[in-house]
Amino acid sequence: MSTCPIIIALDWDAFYCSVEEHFNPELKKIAFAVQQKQIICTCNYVARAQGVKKLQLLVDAVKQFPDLVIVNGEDLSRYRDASKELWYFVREMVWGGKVERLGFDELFLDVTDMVDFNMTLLDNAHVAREFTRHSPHSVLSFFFRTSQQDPSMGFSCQLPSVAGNLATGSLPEDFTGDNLRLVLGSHLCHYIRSQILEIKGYTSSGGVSINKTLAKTAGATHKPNQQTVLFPEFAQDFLDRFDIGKIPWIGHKSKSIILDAIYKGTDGVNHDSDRTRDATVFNVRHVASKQLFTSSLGQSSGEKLWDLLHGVDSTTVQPTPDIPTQISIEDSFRSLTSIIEVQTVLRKLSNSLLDRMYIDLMDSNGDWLGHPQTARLSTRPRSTGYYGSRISRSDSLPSIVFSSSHSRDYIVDYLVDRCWMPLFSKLIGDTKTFDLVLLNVAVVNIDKAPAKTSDITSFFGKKHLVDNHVKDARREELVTKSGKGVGEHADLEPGLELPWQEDEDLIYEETSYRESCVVCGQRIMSFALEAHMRFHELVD
DNA sequence: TGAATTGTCT
DNA sequence: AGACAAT
Repeated sequence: MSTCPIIIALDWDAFYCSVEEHFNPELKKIAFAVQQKQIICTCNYVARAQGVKKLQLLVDAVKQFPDLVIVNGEDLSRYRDASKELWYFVREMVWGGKVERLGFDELFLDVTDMVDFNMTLLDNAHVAREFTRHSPHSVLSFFFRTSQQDPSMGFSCQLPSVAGNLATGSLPEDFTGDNLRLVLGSHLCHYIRSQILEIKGYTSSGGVSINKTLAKTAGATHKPNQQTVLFPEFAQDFLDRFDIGKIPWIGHKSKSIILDAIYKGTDGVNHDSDRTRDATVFNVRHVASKQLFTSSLGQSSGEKLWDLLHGVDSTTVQPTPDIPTQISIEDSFRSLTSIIEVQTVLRKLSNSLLDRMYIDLMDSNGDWLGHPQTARLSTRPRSTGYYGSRISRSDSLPSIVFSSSHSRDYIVDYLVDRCWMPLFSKLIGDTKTFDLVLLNVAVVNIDKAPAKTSDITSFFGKKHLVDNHVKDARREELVTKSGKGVGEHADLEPGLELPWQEDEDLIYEETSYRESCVVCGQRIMSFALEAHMRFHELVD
């Protein structure tokens, strides 16, 4: 009996545009594009039908398409919220919550358990082995169960018919074993996509196969609002037609290294022009070797990419955790040369970063779900190095960001002066002269806060830590006054609550910093109110 | 070309 | 820790 995974890859169609259409349905009928700085990063399918391309310069696009409507998409919060909402929705449908998010618009679902549970139902009906292409009339109406507990939950489908498109257009000879499991997977994929459309109003494209790469590659072949199944026996044929750069995880860098390794002679000189380099998977597989891959890309990457070209991908679906592993905010500009400008930008970025931390790392009670340990500052110098090159420096994150007893402005000033600016000095070095096009601030190494418990015994068990907590908070202020460097303070103990504290300041804050939510009446820390209201908008 | 996140490699 | 590569 086979145990290979059944993987579904989902991809929201023209995601940023779909979100914009969700909030402004008028847009559905017209050609429009989403702008970020001087480019349009994506456009809806109406616009694509007219020839508008993704990642076009804005000026070029409006010159060529004067009627194209432009929507600004530099604020990602609505896209982030929608992405999260769709992810949560899908996760509810997948047993074990085995859903991995890739960027804002892609999901990988491991539906192996769901498929195999339904396979046992099929076996019990003594029909599984009856399905062959040569007995097309033995069609079975099957109820696919989507819940182990409730037998009435699920959907009907016809077996062994396949839902959606066939990669390569090929239908297997027999529908037993893994092929039948994929057929079930195709119906599940169709069901999930229809639920997303019905309940959430978003169209998606899906791919179904036996690993993440094959599922994703298959799903990319029929868009929008379609799905594609790839049976393993056709995987190599399917992949062979692609340019290697179209295979997921092979970007332009890896592609260039591979082609260089193939087409450069022993003298190290490239004898072929770019145009004559055959970059199809088929050609590369036959001209190169695993040896050539590992020697040019390194042992690990070489092996991995070589396997990919042969449809082999053993990476598993890693369920995306509820709290992010990092939060970063950035802004870009033509040129940034003075310290005062840098400080202004950093103040703005710090405010946005704190907003994000309250939204993503705090629950509706104002309790922290996770504690970042590290602050990282990144920049991109202008016209030095190659495109996209960034440099960064990091240091421990001042725990004052978790404090509810300081004003927002105080925390921001503290961050800029004692965290970002020292890191900035570290970044630019001794030269003291700089010209930047980008600043990025991030909090990383986010530790999950221990689950909150009302158990009184845990209070006594942790009281000694609480004392340190308070001491550290005081030391924080001393450090501020004495002008000692950052990184010397001890971090706060994560996740500890102080509802019992007798400290007068803290009692004062407890009562003065909470406001009643107009929706649910809960007492919310004032600075968490914004996040709390977003929560209501999302859930209600 | 954009804003942001994640993972790998050294 | 930081650069680099991927989406």
